[in-house]
Amino acid sequence: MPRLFLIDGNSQMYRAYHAIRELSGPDGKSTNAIYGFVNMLRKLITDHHPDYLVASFDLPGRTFRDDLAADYKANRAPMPTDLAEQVPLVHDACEAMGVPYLTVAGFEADDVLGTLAVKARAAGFDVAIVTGDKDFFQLVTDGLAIYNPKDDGTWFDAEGVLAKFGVRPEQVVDVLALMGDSVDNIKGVPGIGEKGARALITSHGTLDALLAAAPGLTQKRYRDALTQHAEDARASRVLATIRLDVPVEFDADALRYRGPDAARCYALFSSLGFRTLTPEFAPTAATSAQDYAVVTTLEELDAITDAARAAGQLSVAALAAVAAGTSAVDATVVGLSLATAPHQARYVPLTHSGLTETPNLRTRDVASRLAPLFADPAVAKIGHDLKSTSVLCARIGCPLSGLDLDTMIASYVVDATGSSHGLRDLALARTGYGAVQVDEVTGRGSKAVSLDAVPATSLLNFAGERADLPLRMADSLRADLADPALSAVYRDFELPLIPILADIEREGVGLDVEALARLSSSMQDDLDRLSASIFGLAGEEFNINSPKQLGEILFERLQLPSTKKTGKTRASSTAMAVLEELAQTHELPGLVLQWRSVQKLKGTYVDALPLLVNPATGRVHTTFNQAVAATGRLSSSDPNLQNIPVRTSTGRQIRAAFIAAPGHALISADYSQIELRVLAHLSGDTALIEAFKHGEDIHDQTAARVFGTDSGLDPHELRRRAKIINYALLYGKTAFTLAKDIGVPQQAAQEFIDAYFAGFPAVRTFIDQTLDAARQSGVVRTLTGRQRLMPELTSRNGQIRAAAERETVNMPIQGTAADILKKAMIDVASALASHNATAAVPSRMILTVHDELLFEAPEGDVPTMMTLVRDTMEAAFALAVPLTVDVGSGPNWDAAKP
DNA sequence: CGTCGGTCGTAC
DNA sequence: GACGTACGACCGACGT
Repeated sequence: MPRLFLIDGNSQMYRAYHAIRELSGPDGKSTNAIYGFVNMLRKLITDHHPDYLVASFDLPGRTFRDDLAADYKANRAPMPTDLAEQVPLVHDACEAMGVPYLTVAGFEADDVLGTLAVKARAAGFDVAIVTGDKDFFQLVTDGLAIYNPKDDGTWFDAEGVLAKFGVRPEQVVDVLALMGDSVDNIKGVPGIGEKGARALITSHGTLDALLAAAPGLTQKRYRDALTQHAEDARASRVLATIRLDVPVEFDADALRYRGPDAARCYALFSSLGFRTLTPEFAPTAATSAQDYAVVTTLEELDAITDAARAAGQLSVAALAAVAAGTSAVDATVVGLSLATAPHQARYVPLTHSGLTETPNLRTRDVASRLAPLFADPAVAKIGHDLKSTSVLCARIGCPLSGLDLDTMIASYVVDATGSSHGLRDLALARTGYGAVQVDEVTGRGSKAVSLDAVPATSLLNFAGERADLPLRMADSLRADLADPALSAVYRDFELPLIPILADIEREGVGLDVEALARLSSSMQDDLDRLSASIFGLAGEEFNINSPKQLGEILFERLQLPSTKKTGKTRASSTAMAVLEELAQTHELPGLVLQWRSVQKLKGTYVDALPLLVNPATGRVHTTFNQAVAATGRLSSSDPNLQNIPVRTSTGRQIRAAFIAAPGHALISADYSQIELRVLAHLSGDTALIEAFKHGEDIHDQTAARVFGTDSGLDPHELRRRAKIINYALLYGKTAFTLAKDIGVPQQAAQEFIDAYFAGFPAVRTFIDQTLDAARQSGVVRTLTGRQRLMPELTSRNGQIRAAAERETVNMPIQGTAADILKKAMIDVASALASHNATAAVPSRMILTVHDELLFEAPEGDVPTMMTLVRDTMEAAFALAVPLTVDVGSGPNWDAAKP
């Protein structure tokens, strides 16, 4: 039997509106009801594959019920404005999704659906009414069920109605007539609520029978109410009864579900900013015309070279793959994708495995044909993530020069906080094209294969897009980069940094694997000893690494006091601060802290780092991400070399495992207090500037201004506190957390903060002006003009707004420091190139850690290099205060720390 | 068995 | 509720 789904549009729209948090589209208008409604439709369609489908909505204005009762729905609050605005778009979404909708003047959606339900049943349809409204229970009968899509969906047949509502479907209106509905202002009978109504109808069968029996009822309360309000009950029943005679045609063919109108869905959802829904309906390789082909002869490469020279541009993407049984560190180049104009691309297969209809070209032959083109700075190189392309191209002996447009980096400069700078997301946002995802080519999860196992023809669309899409997006991104400040950030900082970072990644850093192995085994001994003691004290073995299990031991078995709950799950926190507190009263928490610390360092660094040593080079090659941090900082991963421990002695042993090559030394150069110097410059605070100009200790200066010069306290303790206060300011720390950190009452912490601002008044002004300007413009900038969008400064949620304010104050400071370091890297790289031109053995930059650069130099060149690095870094940027660089050298990273 | 949110802890 | 920017290990709930 064909099944018809009748959707109660109004109840579902209201439900979506209330169930989905505040959402807004690009124009700032609310979209939550539309989003929730569309998702309901999609789920309904995927879960139940309806043959026929229609939605009905109420129309504004009077209905027959208003004529029956003057005060019908008088208590109902008017539809919220931001929901009312969404109604026409919900209708649009229905049509776009292929769901017809109906409205009939003078009737509510309930009546339209009731009438259609009856007609459809008569025509031999199985009918489901999609609603969360109990009033519809009255319609349930054989072949007509209610479906509530909430959660995983619930079906109600006659039995379900009885179970849920307590009476049979045909008794539902009678119950409603007695109990009334305060929202719709249906009176019902005073004194009879849901329970009473259900009991009375159950015992008397129908409302008419009940009213007839009313004078003889034993309970005075019900007898009086029913005899006095019989007419109200009958009138309420009419109001509660869903009409089945609405003048509406049942045209089955018009209601047949034919699937969504992809183009219309795409247009609508992208205009509403539905980022997860848009891709499903975007045009793809399958639906749009493009000229992609696999290159099968070397001669075809020459044609591409000619086209690139003629066009003055070449978009390049290198596909990398991890062959089976090897690790990520020795990925190979599977093929190259090349494009010289939008909508066309050529794919050069290099190392596909197995037999395919398109044979590989020899990497060496391809490299020698392409190398002059790749190296030619006159041919503008375009691509998405040109750093990884550069690394891979260099690996096959075909280095890239003339980098021009990196769409990933351009997108980051335009909006660093943008959700994703991945090629697929960016192409979708910029061109509306839905690119192939890598797992559509390789498969997902455990069944995934390496790219080299996929025949070239099967990944042609994927590969072609990697080179084609950057060209298709070029105009749009260049237009956004036309802003002079942004174009300067892109041109003067980010673009020149790409080859420098590529070189650092390729160079890698030496690791003393044997030293780490020894360290690992001694740490394992420590862990064994600690866990034995912990289990002894606990009286049982458990997983110390599990906050849940540890919580049970601490707070249930040992009955220690739980002082703090975790954010989301409201579990008892076992965080470091809590355990430190508990360590005062019990031995176990302190041992857990030691265990955690050893376990952390061992698991994250000592055991993990050796696995990332590249067998081909014997060194670790991190990946720098140039398009992640909202402030303009770089980040590092696989491994993250920017959070190698430094504080503890074990931490320093780990650092000592980063070693110089034979005959070389490491040189570490770090900016002294760069963020505080940036703050001094940005705020123009005279006291801060003078202190830095005279080379005074900034924390001592702060201590003098905050605590006075005659507090009588230990100067070391004062300096420690002042240092915390200085950094607290950069992060927008509150008195609450400052008090915890320096171990004073909150009141005292607040006084320190006040004293700080009294001592450095321009800092207060700087913070206020930064916030004001950002609230005005929605954007906060670093000294170089790098920007971060700050839409949440106007959030109605106080917590979100406060967080945005802290981010706003921090961004220019952290971001300017990041800009300075980037500039320093560019300047040092160029000084290094000159130095290396006359050096027998080159020196290299091998790492960057926010305020530090690490170099590897031949031992004989160390003094020269130290001077070169310090001078270049100190001169990289002119602020109102001097930039000071501390330089040290040694056989390993720990020893090189100044 | 894989994914993902939550929690914790390292760096600057 | 309470400190900005990252990455990643581990657990455990949840879905396939």
